Parts: sequence; C-alpha cells; structure tokens
Amino acid sequence: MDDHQRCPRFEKAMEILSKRWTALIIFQLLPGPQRFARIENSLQNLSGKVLSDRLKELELEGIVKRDVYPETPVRIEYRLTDKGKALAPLFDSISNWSGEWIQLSQ
Amino acid sequence: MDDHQRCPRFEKAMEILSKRWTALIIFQLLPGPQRFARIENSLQNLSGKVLSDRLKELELEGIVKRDVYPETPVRIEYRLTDKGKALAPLFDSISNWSGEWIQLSQ
DNA sequence: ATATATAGTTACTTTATGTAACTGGGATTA
DNA sequence: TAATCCCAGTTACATAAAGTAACTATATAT
Repeated sequence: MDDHQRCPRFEKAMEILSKRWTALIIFQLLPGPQRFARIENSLQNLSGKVLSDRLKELELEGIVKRDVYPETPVRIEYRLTDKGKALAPLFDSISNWSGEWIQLSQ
Repeated sequence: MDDHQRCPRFEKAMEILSKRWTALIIFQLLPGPQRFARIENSLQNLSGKVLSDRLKELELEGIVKRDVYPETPVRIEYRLTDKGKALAPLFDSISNWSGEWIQLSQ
C-alpha cells in the first residue's frame, strides 16, 4: 500500500511525455523524418505554435534532431534520435493495451 | 516514410493517457487502493479540482473504480480495475526507457 | 453549540493552447 | 524591377484548461 519509490529519472520521463502533444509527435516521427507542415497536418488540432514549442523542447531533451537542407526553398526535417527511437516499446505497450481493452462505441 | 495507419483504439488510448495528470494518477494507484487526499498529496501541484475531474473521467473509462465505505467519517477509496491494472507494462516501458536514457543533471 | 474529519466543489486567477494573420529569405515569374 | 510563391516558422489575440484558497455537506465527538 506504500507509494512507489519515485525514481527521479522516471519522474523526468513522465514530465516530458505527459505534456500535451509530445507523445503523439514522437509517434508521428517513428516511421521516419518529417517536415514541419507534414507533422502539423497529420495531427488534428495541433497548432503550429505548439508544434514549434514542442519540437524545441524535444530537441533540448535530445529526443528529436532538426536537420537543415539548404536547398531552395530550404528543407528542414525532424527526426528521432536513438533516444527518441528507444521510445518505440512504449507505443507498443499502448497499442497492446488499447487492442485488448478499448471498446469502440459503435 | 508513410504515416502510421491510425488505429482508432490507439487514438482513443492516447487521448485518455496524454491528458495532464492522468497517467500519473494511474501510476499512483498501481500499488493499491488510495483515498482522495492521499493521491492529492502524493502528486505535487495536482489540485483537488483536477483530481476530481480526472477520477470521474477514469471511472467513466472503466479504468478506476470508486469504493464507498460508510464508516464514520466516510471512507472512499479509488482503485484500478483490471483494465487499469493492465496499464502496468506501459509504466515498465517508461521506467526502462528513463533508466537507460535520462541523465540527471547533477 | 463548537470542533473535527473526509470528500469534495466553487469562484476566481493564472497558464496553456488554438486561430489566423504575418515575417523573412530566397528563387521564379511578369 | 517589382510581384509572386514556397517554406518554416512567429506574433498578437481569444479561448480553454489548470492552480489556489476558501467554502459546502455530512456525520460524530466534546
């Protein structure tokens, strides 16, 4: 009945991952690098402003890398680092759980 | 390079789990049933208002059960249902990831 | 009647997010 | 030489969500 002992690493992970949109952005990038507008259009209701904020946070955390290709017009791609890719099992867990427990109404 | 095909069950799961505080509340209940004030005090910055909202949502989703013991004063306990307990592997994933990838700055 | 305990709720403030229009650099077109 | 287009964001403003502290309701004990 005691609390979990709270591991500071775990707390930090939860702090990162439980921010709105963050997990979905990571999930969106799992298949490969994508550009700003692509991510924005893929995630319904995600505003450019918040996407911009989240990508910066994820870059700071070392989860996402921003690649600049000086073509014309410039092309910028966001991709997961190894740290980011290592989150794949998390999404597997969610996928397994939802497959077993989520009922679709209708 | 294509998007993941978006499974509606997965989307629903993300919708539930990515709301602020929701995952932490579930995690907090993993070891066993707890009362309102206990949960509130365990999670820094979680207000009673939001806790109340979240517990109602989680009850509606069938993830949490509210048990009333008509003692005096009344005792009310919140506990995970089987659906809720089935989320344990998700927290294992996060724990594994954070153990491997999160650096504590000092 | 007053005080204590639990489990919330309410009114109000602050923060986070959504919207739509705008910026800036560099081609391309008229 | 503008005027236009593309991309990758940013800005000002409006709305929604979350935090704070005081309050409600019920029941018992003093």
